[in-house]
Amino acid sequence: MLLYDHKEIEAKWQKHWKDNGTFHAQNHSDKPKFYALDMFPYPSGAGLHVGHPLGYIASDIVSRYKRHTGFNVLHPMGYDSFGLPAEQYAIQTGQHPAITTKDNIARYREQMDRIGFSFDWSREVRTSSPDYYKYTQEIFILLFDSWYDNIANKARPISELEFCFRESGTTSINAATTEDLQQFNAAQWNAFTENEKQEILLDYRLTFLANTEVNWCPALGTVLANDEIVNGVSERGGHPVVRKKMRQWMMRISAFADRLLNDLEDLDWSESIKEIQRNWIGKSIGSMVSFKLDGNFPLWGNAAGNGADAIQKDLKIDVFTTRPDTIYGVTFMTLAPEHELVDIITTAEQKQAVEAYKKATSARSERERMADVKTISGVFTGAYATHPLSDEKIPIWIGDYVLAGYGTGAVMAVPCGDERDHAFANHFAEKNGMPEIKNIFEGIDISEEAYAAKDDTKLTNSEFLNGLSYKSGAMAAAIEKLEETGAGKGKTNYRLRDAVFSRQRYWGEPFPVYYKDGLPQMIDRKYLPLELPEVDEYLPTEDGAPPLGRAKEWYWDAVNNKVVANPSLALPKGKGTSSSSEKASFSETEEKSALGYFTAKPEIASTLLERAQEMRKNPTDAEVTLWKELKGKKLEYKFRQQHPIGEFIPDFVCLTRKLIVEVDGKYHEFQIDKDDARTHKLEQKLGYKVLRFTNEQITNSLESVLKKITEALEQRPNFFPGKNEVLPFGKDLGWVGDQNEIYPLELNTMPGWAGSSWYMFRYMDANNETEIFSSEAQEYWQNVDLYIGGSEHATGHLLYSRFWIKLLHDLGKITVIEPFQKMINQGMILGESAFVHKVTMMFPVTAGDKFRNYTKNQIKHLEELNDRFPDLFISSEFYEKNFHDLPTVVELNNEWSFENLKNFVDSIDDSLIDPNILSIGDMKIHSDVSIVDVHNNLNISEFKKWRADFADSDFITEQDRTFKVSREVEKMSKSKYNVVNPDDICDQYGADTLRLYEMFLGPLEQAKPWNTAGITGVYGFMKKLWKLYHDDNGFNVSDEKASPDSMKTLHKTIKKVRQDIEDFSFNTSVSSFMIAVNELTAQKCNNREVLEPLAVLVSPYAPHIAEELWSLLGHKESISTAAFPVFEEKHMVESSKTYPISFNGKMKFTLDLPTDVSKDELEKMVLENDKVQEQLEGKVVRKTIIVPGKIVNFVVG
RNA sequence: GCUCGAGUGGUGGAAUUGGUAGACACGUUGGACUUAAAAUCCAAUGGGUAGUAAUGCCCGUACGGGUUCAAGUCCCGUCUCGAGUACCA
Repeated sequence: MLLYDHKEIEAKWQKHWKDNGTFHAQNHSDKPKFYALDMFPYPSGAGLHVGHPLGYIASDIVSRYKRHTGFNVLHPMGYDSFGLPAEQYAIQTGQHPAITTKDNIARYREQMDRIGFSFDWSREVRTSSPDYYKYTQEIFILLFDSWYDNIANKARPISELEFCFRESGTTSINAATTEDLQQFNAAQWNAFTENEKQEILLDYRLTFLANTEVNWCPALGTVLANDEIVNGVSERGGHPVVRKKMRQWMMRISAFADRLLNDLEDLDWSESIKEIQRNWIGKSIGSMVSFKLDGNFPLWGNAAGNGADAIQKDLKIDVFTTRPDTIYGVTFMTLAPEHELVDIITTAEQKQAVEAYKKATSARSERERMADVKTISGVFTGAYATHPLSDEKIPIWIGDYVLAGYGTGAVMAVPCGDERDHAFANHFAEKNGMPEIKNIFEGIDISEEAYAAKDDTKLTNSEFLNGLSYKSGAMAAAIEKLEETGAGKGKTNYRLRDAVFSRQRYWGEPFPVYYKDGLPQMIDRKYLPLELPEVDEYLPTEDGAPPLGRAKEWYWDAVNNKVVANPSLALPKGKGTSSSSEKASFSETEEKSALGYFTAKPEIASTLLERAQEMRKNPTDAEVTLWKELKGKKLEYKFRQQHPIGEFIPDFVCLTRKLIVEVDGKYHEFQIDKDDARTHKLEQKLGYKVLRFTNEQITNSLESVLKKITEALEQRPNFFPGKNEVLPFGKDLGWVGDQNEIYPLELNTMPGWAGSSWYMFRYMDANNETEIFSSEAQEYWQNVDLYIGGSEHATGHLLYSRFWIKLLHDLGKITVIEPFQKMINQGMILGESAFVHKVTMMFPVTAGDKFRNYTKNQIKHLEELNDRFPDLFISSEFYEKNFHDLPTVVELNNEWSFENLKNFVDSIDDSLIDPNILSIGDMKIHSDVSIVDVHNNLNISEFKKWRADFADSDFITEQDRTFKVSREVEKMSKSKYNVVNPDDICDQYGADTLRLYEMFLGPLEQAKPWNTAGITGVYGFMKKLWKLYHDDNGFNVSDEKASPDSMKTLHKTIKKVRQDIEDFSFNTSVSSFMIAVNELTAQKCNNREVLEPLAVLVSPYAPHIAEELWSLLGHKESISTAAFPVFEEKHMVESSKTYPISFNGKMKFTLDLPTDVSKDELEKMVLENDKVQEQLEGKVVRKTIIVPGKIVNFVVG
């Protein structure tokens, strides 16, 4: 082969590597290990653009280099293949996400294969594969079966907690929990029922169910994590996000906050990522302080009206402060408007103002509150608290600068030491309830601003703290005193919140969870994976349940341990499970053969009946109203009042349609949790539909209530055809519950970060079918030595995976405490968008009031003209140069004869509009970069083909008939038509050139624009490299000894490239290759002594050409494990060095001077030089600086 | 606002950690080859200025100061851009 043919060479070696498994890593080896990993790609439908492989190329270079230097290298790749885009696509097209995902992965793989990565594909993983998510589910169970022991500072199995409870109750336990939980002793614990015990344990588990305020995105129909929201809208799609209370699985990451913070220290990560994580964790050290409230308060607050005789005594407000040393500076207190005590403590006089303020705050959206941090607002509640140390009366305010979600939602305001408190105090100075600011800093003027510095400033007016300062222990002294008096205690707060783990989505891991009596139960790990069921649509159900609610079979048979159909929709045939998923359609005979079915749970049936009769006697007004409309088949269906179902007594029920109607009284809001659990059970387990209405709805809009009931009745199937009457305890209505052991499965799925939080450990033993990975494999590979990826995962993936790995470590599954020892964050490759300039029409308007100067008819005509303005494009350079003073459409028409334009000008009704006021402007339109050449010339005919709507447009070109586009650097994306596909580059220039050029663009960590034009330089280098080994007759390498110059070039390059790879400075390596090849070409070097090591040197960067040259050099083995050349100093030794000779620091000329002489001799030689004498003529040498090997400098006067 | 990072030719970017600023490449200009284009090769290319020329001088690493024999590099201040964060008590 005479010429360099990248196509043939690259295809040949890619096949060779694949056929020989060249890059399969060994789990047993004497070699030292090296684990290089790229961040998990999500296989999107758009395929890879040239920006994606950047990091993969870098990690591949390091991996190949490490193999050359004797390491056993693990360099795997796989796919984070669960996720929203495939699901959104499924919703739109009905295409199953598994199919889309499979196709996308195939495309990714094809693209990656062309670039020649040394991935070990035998270890590929996909998060959406049941073989993989089986273990994600297993880890979820591990989290469920663990609690966090604050004393041992580690996660421990929940069984150990149960043991502690049995032995000594809560007395010796300090566990990470959401809030202060109920305390009990061993006897009490042992007396609890099994369900009660489980409910208690649920509060301790590392994954737990909680009713929390979540970020609900209605457009996506799901909950989002904090890091999935950017500026108040969803990261994907930019949809609005609202706060909503939902029952969700949570992950107790907060328990690990301190370790996640401390362990950052030893990680070799960029300072900026560490800083982002530190801020996100947000540790603050301080103390809790309780302020007692002055007076007694009615039980439900003044607002409730009745029940006035019930009072609460000894109320207190807890605050968190980082400056307990400023406790004597407390001037007032501020509560978040949402604080639970606000209604209770507000005095009658202030009630109106407080209500109004609360209303105003809640009306403001999160975004508004975020955007507007300058406005100070708040209201005095009229109430006072007592200072815990000085017993002074402290007025209590509410203000929205206090966040309900952080700390306790209340602050002790110290205006002299906190800027926000200071601003608040001044804003309301001299108003009712705002005392004068207390100053506790000696010698500090706080009239203008607060003094927030934590320094040696002494405290004053602070009793026992007088004379102390922040630095000299005031903080510790204050906490000690607070603890002594019981008014507070030292505490550390974190900004990091527990992570919401439930997603109301289809395309994610199913939870291995079913619900029994409303309590979550884990499926035994030996029955995993719990596979994702098929659904008819990827949307929520009509009732708003997640898509899994549509699955025909999504119940857990706890006897046979398998997924089965909804029992309430199936005909139960005696004891045991139902296999039919048909909807119920009883025949007379079948009905009779059904055994022992009840509407109420048999064991408590009689008790329930008694209670029900009792309740029927005391209905509420709303119940009476509704019953009037339901009784006696007024809606065509028989309803029963207070009829026991299962273990509950619903207000109304239609048994044949299994429809329950509940009226929510005023207590509903205090027991939402319980009511929700009850609804859940009735619907999921017993197959009823529950409708809930409030008292107000029934009294105020009975019509619509009845309409909803009627609609629901009609939608429900008839569960008992031919029967309108069902006895409470007859044998004719099915009681399917515990006897069958069939329970509803969790309908939510796991979030995207579940599978990606532990994948780096699966690669160590990816094909293990019996366990997550073998401990031998993990002990050998330890953790990731080099992790390369973008920095956008700083608060998501990179934090969550650290959390999960710490958990697995605590439970003894993993020997390391961190997943990624070193990380490099590659910068984004940006696209160079191309814009064509389109001529637009402009007319003079006054600012702000667009059409004020025109009549109605004129405006109409203008708008019409604007719509009709012909499509006319103008070359950007021409526009820049000649259109500074924007011409009018008339002038334009005079200069250019375009028919469309002429017709347009002729059509202007000059009785309405003077054509001479219409000037032109320009508008930029994205053009596809593939139809623009390197000189920014647009291919006009291609453009017309691409944009058929502009097929008849006219183009104003440059004088040389070219049409220029303008360029702008933007993010590379499909919508900006600036995507460059690596396949095209591989076709034209080859993978080796692509790899080298991506590295050559600049430092890995820096963002930089892609410019395809520049690639010719690298391609030229490849051809020159090839030529070194060839002459006109083909391959020609000589075995003769190389010249010292060539040896010097080689060793200079060896030294540089070795150092560069260690420093991840790949761009400079490529430069030094170019320099080496340029020099060797000039030296006409073709010696094996130089060219053989050179091939190995370039092999990590350009592996295909290196393999080809290596085999041409006569080697049979792949170059991939050839020893990397070693730098030898002896080739660098020189007899002379070119010294810069400078005067007063300014370099004037250079001199070649010997290197083996002393400093004094050097000075002598320099001074003897004519040029030096010339410069020194008539001047006094004040000082001579000679640094051997570096520089000579004369200080002259 | 706060925190972190960065400002070097027309462009991407080098500069051994205080020692010849602009390596390497793109682009541009001129030339060779060619009927022509492409490809390839050669030369010039920070700005200004003097000279027919060889060559020389001045200014130059965002801006203003400083330390030093010597500063893109270290220190102080200012500006601009990028990233993170958003009242965290």
